[in-house]
Amino acid sequence: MRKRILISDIAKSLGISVTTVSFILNGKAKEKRISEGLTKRVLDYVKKVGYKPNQLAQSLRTGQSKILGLIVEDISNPFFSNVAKDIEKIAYDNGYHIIYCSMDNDATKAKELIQLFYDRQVDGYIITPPEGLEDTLSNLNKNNVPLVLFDRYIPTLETHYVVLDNFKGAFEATSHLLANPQNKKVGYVSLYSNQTQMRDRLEGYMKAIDDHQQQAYIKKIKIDEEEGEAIEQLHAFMHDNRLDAVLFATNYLAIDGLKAVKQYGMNLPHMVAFDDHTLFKLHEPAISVVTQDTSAIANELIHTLLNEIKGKNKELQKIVIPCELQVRGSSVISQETLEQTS
Amino acid sequence: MRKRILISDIAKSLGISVTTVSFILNGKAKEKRISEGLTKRVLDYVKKVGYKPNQLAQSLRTGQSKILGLIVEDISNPFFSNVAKDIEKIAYDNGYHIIYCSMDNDATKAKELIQLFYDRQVDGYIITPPEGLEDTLSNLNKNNVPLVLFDRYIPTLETHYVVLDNFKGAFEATSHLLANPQNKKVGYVSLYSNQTQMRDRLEGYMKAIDDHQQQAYIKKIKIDEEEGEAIEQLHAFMHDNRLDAVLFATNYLAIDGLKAVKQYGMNLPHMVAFDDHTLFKLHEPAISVVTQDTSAIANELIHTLLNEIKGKNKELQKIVIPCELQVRGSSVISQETLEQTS
DNA sequence: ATATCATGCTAAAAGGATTTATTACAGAAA
DNA sequence: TTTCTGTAATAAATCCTTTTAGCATGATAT
Repeated sequence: MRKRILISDIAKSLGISVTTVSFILNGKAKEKRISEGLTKRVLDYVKKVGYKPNQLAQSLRTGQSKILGLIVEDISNPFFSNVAKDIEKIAYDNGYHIIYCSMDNDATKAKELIQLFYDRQVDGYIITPPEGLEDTLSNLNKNNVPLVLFDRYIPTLETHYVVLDNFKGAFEATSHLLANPQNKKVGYVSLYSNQTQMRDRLEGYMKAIDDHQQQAYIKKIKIDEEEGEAIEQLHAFMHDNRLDAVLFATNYLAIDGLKAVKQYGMNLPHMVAFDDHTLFKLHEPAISVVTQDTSAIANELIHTLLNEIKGKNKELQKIVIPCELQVRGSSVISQETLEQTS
Repeated sequence: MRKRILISDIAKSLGISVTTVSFILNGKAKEKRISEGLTKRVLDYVKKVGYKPNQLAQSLRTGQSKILGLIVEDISNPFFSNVAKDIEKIAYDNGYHIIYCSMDNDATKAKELIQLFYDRQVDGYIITPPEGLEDTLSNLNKNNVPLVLFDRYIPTLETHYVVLDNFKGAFEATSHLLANPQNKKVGYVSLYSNQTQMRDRLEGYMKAIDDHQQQAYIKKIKIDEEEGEAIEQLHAFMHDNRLDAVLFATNYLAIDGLKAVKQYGMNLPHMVAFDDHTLFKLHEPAISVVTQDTSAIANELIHTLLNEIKGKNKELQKIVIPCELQVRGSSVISQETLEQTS
């Protein structure tokens, strides 16, 4: 790590002014009528000595930190960490860095983080909003802070967002389960949450149930429920209702469901889960899932945000990513087979 | 988000100088002999209006960005993302932020990231070094850039590091497998890598094998091997050698191993993996693991780094975290039982 | 001969904090 | 009265860029 070299060092070495160097480095040579010869001389020299501007000084002067704040529900959930990984990549390619945080669906924590990032002068936010964040986000919005929501949105708020086609995903998954004549009782496991993604998934489930004129069985778990308690409740729900099949609203709920099945030695009902997980492919039987194209989501998110920062978004971006139902063993193997092996 | 308020606004409102306010805010009131009355007045006012210094200006002036760079092998691996989560938390509590990146064990990418972070003026690094980074790290070291390695270290480099007791972990896991008289042929799956953690795990395995006067069966996989190819190789390794048991050097190698078993319909050998994974607990049978206390690792890492930044490390910190062997079904269920159910 | 214009470059301000060097003053000592 | 000391506060420099406003110069138009 050679000693940091300054723009003034360059100016001095070349016997010209700092202003000129700065103009050239910022691509304003033509606009500012700097001669081509000098421009080349400067660029060559800069390259030779490997000068990199001091980001902090640059940020202070321009008011752009070139840092984006990413606040997700839980970075250790593979769905979010995969999105984060892609976002990170694209951001870097555009000269931005990411600072991230998990807010564990806790509104207070989310507010703190938003404030923290604001104090750090992030240039924009990507957020999976928990409930109770309307006011804070509305505030950001009013102040024209670049903001894109994802996974869920706030209906009363006119913000950009990128979400999955949750209704369709849940509808198709439920229809798929109901298409098997074995499956009369198809339950749905979700969270006590009015977040849009949960609302839409529930509606998709209900629509499919109604279309088949079947009875709905719905179980909601508290968002911050302890694992043991959740497992017990899931067992009771599946067992007491003698469910044939279950749709799980998130991957971790499905994992809790699997734990319940294992712990209580139950027969595994037919099942589908939202959002894939390494576990699901290897589970015996493999678990069917409604998957989101994380890389498409990341792409839309970061590009919408960068466009907003550059003032290039003509209109509000309400982006809905299609989902895909991946059928695996858990929703097709016959109950009899399952009962034999378990 | 109220309009940002400056230190000069405060000075003006209170009819005093910016200098005085700054001294007070930086806890130098006594040292600079600012009267207690004024100090209190300023602090109260600052609190009332909710002033927060502009980080960028502060950083530019002090040369401290209050940002730490975290470069790990793969942030989507739960082992690393859990460590990251804890590090993040402690860093925040100490007024630091983290920017992170995955380097996928690619030395070139790692070098770029280190340079990128350097240009961003991070105050320190936490790195899981890939091979081929000696020179770059040595350079950081020479320039007194605060640096802590983890998961593995560079033997020729006098840096702080935090690693697992890999030798002991592998030794105990292998001994555990060999303790079962059924298990004659115990293999070891690792990576083509001379990183210290891999070297030490191999030595631990060898020691246990030698102690039991057994034959060693070692399979190394290319670091960037495609999944399909790795699975095929693992199948061949386990099948051709008719192994009774296998120790896997990482969680993702073990997952590839499980995929091989599933894909080729093999009998599951007894097995133990390094580093836990959600999958392992739910797998049937559950997979035994050598676990690392991620929170202890995170603690040691961040505190060593912060101490280094503050110049409080009297001596080189070479921290070895004890490991724990968690025995689950995969290494105790009898082969016969396994053969029946699979 | 003077005003106008385009060209090519630069001095200095600005961004918002920290820190060094200095001032102003009251009271004690000479 | 003058000098010194200690206290309480501040002016100005500094960190490193970007950006505004402006200065020379020579050519063209009037």
